[in-house]
Amino acid sequence: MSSKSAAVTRAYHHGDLRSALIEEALRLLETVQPAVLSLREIARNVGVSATAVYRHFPDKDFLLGAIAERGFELLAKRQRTVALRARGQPAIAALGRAYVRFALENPGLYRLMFTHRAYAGDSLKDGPQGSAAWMLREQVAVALGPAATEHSVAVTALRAWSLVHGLSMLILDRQVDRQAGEAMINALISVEAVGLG
Amino acid sequence: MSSKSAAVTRAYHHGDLRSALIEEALRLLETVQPAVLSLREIARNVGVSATAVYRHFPDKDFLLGAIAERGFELLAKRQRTVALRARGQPAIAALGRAYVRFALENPGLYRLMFTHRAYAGDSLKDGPQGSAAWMLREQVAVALGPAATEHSVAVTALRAWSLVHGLSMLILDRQVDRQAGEAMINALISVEAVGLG
DNA sequence: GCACAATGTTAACGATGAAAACATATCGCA
DNA sequence: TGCGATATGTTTTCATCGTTAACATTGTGC
Repeated sequence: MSSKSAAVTRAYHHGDLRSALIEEALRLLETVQPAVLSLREIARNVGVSATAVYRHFPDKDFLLGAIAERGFELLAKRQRTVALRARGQPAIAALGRAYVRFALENPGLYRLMFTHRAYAGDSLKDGPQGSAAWMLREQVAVALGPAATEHSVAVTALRAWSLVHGLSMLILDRQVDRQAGEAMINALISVEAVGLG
Repeated sequence: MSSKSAAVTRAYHHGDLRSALIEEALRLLETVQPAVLSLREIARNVGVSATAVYRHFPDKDFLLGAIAERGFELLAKRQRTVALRARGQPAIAALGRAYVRFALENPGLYRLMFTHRAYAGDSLKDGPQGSAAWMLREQVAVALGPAATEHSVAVTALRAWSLVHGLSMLILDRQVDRQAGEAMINALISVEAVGLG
């Protein structure tokens, strides 16, 4: 019918199936663990045949990779709003709290993010500007001051990330009681513990 | 044939299928991730029909749970030999190094252990005597001395566990370069960082 | 206006976890 | 010693899954 030229990436039949699949997967991950996330169900819910997925992703792993990437974008967005309100030491604590909160609020997605990394490389070193890892490293550098060596920045950033990632995973995996874990987060990421004492 | 009374848990047809399944699964996990560990393949390798598994486990999840339990036993055994050679502060550092080493040497098993916990409860609080979590807590208590509050012991133990678990997972998930991560472990779990400064 | 590339569909395959019905080996007990 | 109950294992079957192949349709560019 009428010639809708529409957006740049205006797709043919569906509109934008690729994005729709990712969005539906995110929705499913709110109530379901990645282990039982099925390609067929995602397609079904979007109203498309299962094999249509293969026009946009080589296989299921690539779809999961794209979902993970979207997850890291959402996390980075959250962290960005936090980092805008503080710098250095206080920012690191705030980032840590927000990080754990994100993980606990998005259990399925968070787990998927780390089992299906999109791109290769050491996130703390090669993470693109604006990523969560990049922001953490930046705030650590600020907190340690200009005299800090690159190595000490790397160590401190990795320590902070390990701390919050480990705590998040232990809670999600129910090795640690959720309430107890959440109650201790401030003490866990204390200034001295992260290495800024 | 001859009446072998044999061991206490002498099984009927196979000998001890339950253990055999778990052992074979551990073997498979040396080369394969839990996500693609199939009940049928385990049974096949043991030389038994797939449905025989259901005489020993209600479903696949219970089999995986038993494997995870075995993993925690192996980890505890390793930690025990470490804890025998030191006490308090030095023991904690040694336990941390051994912990990460175990995770990196048994990637499939380690991941499985945390996605298929066998029993419920907070490991640091309710972990049975002799478990890895229990030993960590004990050494933290020694290091902090008799004046330490229960809360400070809990916080310090959780911090230490989060640190090594987070580091292990980040390396296994290739968010952090393995060599870089391993090189920093001593600095990561420094006395001050764990909260013993 | 038409060839062609992009996008989607239906049908089929092999593998998986699980249930049901059936077979047999071992043990407890008379 | 013999026998019935029970524990253990097998075969068959089913729905679901990821994936491939062959075919259909839609929109784009010359």
